[in-house]
Amino acid sequence: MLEFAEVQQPNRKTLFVEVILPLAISLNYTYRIPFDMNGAVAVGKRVVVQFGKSKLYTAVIAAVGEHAPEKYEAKYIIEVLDDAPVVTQKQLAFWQWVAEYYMCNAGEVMNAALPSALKLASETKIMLNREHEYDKTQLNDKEYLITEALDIQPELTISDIVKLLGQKTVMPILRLLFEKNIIILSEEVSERYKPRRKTYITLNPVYLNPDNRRELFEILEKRAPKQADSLLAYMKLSRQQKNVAKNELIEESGAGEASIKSLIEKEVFFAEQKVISRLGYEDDAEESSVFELSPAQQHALAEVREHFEKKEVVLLHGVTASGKTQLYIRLIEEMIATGRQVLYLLPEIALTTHIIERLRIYFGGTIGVYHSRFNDNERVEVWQKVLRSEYKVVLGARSSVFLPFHDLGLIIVDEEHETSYKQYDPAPRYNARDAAIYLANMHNAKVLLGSATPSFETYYNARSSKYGLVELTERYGGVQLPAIEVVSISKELKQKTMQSHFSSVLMADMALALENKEQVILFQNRRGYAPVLMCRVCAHTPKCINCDVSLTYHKHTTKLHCHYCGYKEDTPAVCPACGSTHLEYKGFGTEKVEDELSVLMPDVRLARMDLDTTRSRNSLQTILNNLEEKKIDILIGTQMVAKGLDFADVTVIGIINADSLLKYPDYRANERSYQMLSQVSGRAGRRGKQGKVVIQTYDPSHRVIKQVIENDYLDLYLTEMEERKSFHYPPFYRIISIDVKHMNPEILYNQAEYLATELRKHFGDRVIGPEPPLVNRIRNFYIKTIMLKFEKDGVSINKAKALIRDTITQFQTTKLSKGCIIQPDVDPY
DNA sequence: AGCACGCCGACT
DNA sequence: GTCGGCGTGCTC
Repeated sequence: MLEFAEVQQPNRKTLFVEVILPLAISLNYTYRIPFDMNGAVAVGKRVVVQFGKSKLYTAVIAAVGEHAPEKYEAKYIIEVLDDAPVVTQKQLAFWQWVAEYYMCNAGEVMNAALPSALKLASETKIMLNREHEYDKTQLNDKEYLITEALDIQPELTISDIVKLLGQKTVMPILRLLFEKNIIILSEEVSERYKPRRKTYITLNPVYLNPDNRRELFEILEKRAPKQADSLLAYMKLSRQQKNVAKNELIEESGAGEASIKSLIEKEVFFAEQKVISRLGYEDDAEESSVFELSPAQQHALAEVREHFEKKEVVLLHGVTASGKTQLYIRLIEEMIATGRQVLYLLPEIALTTHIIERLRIYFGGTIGVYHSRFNDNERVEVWQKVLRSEYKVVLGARSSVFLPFHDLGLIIVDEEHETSYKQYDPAPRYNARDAAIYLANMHNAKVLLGSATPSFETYYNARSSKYGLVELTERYGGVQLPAIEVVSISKELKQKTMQSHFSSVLMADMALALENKEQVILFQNRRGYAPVLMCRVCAHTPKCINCDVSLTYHKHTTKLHCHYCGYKEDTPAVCPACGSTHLEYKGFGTEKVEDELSVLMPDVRLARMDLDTTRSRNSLQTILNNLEEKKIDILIGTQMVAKGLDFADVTVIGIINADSLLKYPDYRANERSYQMLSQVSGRAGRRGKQGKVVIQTYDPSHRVIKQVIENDYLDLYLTEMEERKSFHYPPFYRIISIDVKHMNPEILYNQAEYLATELRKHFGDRVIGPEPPLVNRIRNFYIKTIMLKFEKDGVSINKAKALIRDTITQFQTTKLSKGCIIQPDVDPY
């Protein structure tokens, strides 16, 4: 395959392109170029191609060449969508790396990378053939139903028909109708991204002359007073602002659209359509960075710079509220001064207006924001601005590693330990932090990882000098670390001082905070009301019909919910197994905490922040605004409250039950618990006042809790590393886990065992399992997990992956493996 | 991911 | 017998 540059001249050569389709298929496909499009093709442009019998897809050109494929006749491409490539060569190379490293297909990476408005698949549209008369009495019931529906609604999709007929196989019926010329089937892809346009009004320069204008005004005032009003309104607006939009003018004049139209016809006004951005904030930076770095920050900044001389990656290990963001701002300023781009990664949940506003103050219109709460059109606009280098800085969540940067100089990964950097479903199962390090390498850029509680992988790399390490141990502005008090739940239960789930200590601290007009955050790592409903007579618990989990009772819907597949059912009044009415709620979630607290403290303004209350587009922001404006006294939340919340008046943090964290059956449980507890604690008393953290637990002497109290990350790290080493876990070993799924548990058992045996032929006792995961059935698929552990420096991980891939491919050719889904997960979380 | 083709159970 | 579900293979 040749590069585009070598075949650029329009000519009569027959060209072929290799394209990436946005599908989970392993190959790229080759299409032929019609002669008249020879000049238009280039690597990185999107094309429309037919794939399969009828579907049209947007594909991306990965290579251009002259050799016809030998084994088949290539189809022609249908259309070239772009004037200039929307995907850069560097990005294509990056996609390739992600696909190989995370053992998935290029198409899956493409799906994660491109905003969906840039990758359209066609949908089959069913319409009546108006040219053709037909006899309704000749149709059978189903055909009649379809034509009737099309009389009411001129266009239907396949899934509409499926619903209409209540059956899955509809194509034979549709094909018959098509053959009888009664319906038309059409496949269309239309560009979904539409730039937003706005009409602006300018004054004919003739009337910039005051005499001419006065003359015009006098005429208008007599003959068309409304038009005179419009002219006056224009004069007023144009003094206040650079551009006058038509709709603003209509509003200002109160004269209606007609008068403006007349003035345009008289050539007093000129109308001009301009493409405007949906993103807002075109202003320049309001002020340069006026803040002063503390001596500790200055020292850390100097150290970061020094490490960057020799190291590609630096870890900034800074305690919560040590002012890491200010360091980032300085580094970003320096980098964009050299003309290079900066990517600033944050976990989705931390991308609040708070941090966005703060950075906009310094970087104005040169900073772009990219996250999942943006709609498609907005995402395309960010994509294009990055492509055209209009954005120098991008602040974004995990998927922003896929933006079309030209020249990255620096990537900042804040809260680098966050598990949300890892995507799990759908593939690619990539970790944005690790992918960012590779991306930086491609651009010759530096990476700064920031965290108060670094992941052990990162800390290990830093301590072994692979990464630079900078420690920032002082809280900015001399804010003290919070006082942590551990409360034994069992002791308070014995003393009968617990009020439902709240210890006397927590109740007292909350009361004190509220008295001082301060705020409280309560952390409970479980949503819903009660995770288990159990019959007291026969111990029956309602389970999900699709998954192997008990259903959680949600009070606001009064239904039982499955947190894995979304299934809901009515809460039974009597036990479905034995008919007893003695049903008991076991365990508790955020809803119940809220409920109980509203009884104990009836006058306090409560709010809840969990997946259920933040699902819609603006709800998270609303909760945060209310907290900021002190419309909330106590916020109850899941993990979410641990991340990136920064409010001055929150002085008390309550961890309702630390045991659910500590008892989690995973080798990382201690690391996770420490991170979670210390991140949540960090939310207390950030400005001016020492905060208080109350940790409620049945196990107050737990080692991790001690380490959290003493703020001794290093001690945690060193003790845990001993275990990691002896039990062959990261960072000493790399893990690749393989999920095997099947609807039938017996087949799954046999096939997973067989695959493991095949893998053992290559990797011996590096293969562990298959073992059932914590939840061994999700959405009706039974699951087994095979784990492979590779010593860090022993084997070539690339060779191992190639072997695994071959083994899986081999496995999938066997008859018995049919119906098995195989999902590799590289560096799983 | 679709869609076609072919096998097989259930219902006229 | 036939209709429709479901498994399986292929798509440049």
